[in-house]
Amino acid sequence: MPAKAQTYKGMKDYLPGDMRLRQYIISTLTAVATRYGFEPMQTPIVEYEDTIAGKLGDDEKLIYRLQYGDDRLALRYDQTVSLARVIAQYPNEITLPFRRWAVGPSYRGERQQRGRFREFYQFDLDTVGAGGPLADAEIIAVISEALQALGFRGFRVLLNNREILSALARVVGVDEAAAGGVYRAIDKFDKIGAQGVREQLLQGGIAAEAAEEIIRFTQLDGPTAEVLEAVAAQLGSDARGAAAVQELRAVVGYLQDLGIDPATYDVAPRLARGLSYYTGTVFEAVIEQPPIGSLLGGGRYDNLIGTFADRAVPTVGTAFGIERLQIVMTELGLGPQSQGAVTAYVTIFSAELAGEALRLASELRRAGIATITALAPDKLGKQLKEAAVKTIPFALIVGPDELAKGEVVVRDLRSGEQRNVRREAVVGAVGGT
RNA sequence: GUGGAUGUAGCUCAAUGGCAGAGCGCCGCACUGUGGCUGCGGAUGUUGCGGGUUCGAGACCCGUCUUCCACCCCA
Repeated sequence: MPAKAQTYKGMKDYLPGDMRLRQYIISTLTAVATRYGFEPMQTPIVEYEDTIAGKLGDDEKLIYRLQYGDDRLALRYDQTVSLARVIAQYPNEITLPFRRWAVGPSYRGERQQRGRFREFYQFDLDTVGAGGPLADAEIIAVISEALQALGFRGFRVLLNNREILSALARVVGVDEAAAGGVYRAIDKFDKIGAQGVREQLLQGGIAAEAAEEIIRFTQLDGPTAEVLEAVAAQLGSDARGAAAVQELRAVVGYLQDLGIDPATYDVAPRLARGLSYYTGTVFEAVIEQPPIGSLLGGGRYDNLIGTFADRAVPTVGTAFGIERLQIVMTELGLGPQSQGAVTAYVTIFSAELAGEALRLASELRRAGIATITALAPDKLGKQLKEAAVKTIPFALIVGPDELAKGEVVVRDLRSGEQRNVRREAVVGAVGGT
């Protein structure tokens, strides 16, 4: 008995039909990142268990562990830890600030949901060793441009700063131990609404008055300048909060200087982000339709990259979810045209004229035009249908009349228009040189 | 990982425990030199998979996988 043909739970095969879009996504992201001077990098999927474990708290159980002989290993949970290792391991090869991109799979043992798999690809983009708001703005600029390059129109990159939320907690009198619960509740605002957040806050032991203030704060929305103003007013008494607002203001200012379309980002005090290691600016790209959660997330994490080197290495970065982009782009009809790689379809009018068809196809191929022919002298209708189904732009017909006149019928299957073309001009008529 | 849904034709979905169906798509013909429009005709199938209950299971029970939702987390 052969083994059962089945992929492991939460993991997917990507057949040629899927790969066209995946490769398009990756090459588009790569092109934008490269234009901003980010350099490629790749690290192993397998790391020593000690490299990955001990940093995730409750999520330790999501790590895939494996053993080979006496070696205790793990599949990477994300690419950030690997980046931290590389920074510590090659101090002489890498000059800071270091802009790098990396694409590849990571592994988490979660139950599968839409856009959430046990093996998932991320396109990571990080700037290591730069602490200021310009590095933040640059990453956000790449995000905005990359999503536009992929064809997205209705997306928003939500911007916030971790310290703004910390300051909010202090200002409304929530003690530090409860602050984590507040962030988690706030983060769900878009999903469960004000009433849902209120319930969750009260359930978490937050005073009713404080809860109302938190909700009012997280509902702030509107023009960037106004939102920043309102946030500043609310946190005025908190020095660190005020500094964070200034930082966010600076990020937005740089985005303007970088020429990023203001319609693609929003200051959003409700954005919390789950990962506990963020220290400053945080962001997340969302899209109204179709529902998918977030397309990417990221932020500044100044304390994580230095853990291997035992020093602070300020870093800001993001991770695009390839599968999520793939799902959403498929549903929105974005991406490369479904048109196949073949340009011309040469019909075979009759068995006697097959030679003419093959000679014509041969000429086209020599001219660099991807060409297929019918494989039998079927009815013309059937042949044209095959070409149409394969979304081939041009169908060529050489019948007795054309042969006698030294012409070829060139039919544009997209428009339905056709014309007779001199045999020697056919290559030009189908777009060749 | 916890709780809950889900799976029937290529697709979207029907079918009191009693002959597996519809629409769309697909194929053929009308159309012997032209795909899309129209008409007529045709085939859709291991009802996710494996067990069990029953005279009889697409339906009920158990297991498993898939997809999805909530929790958790996040790409």
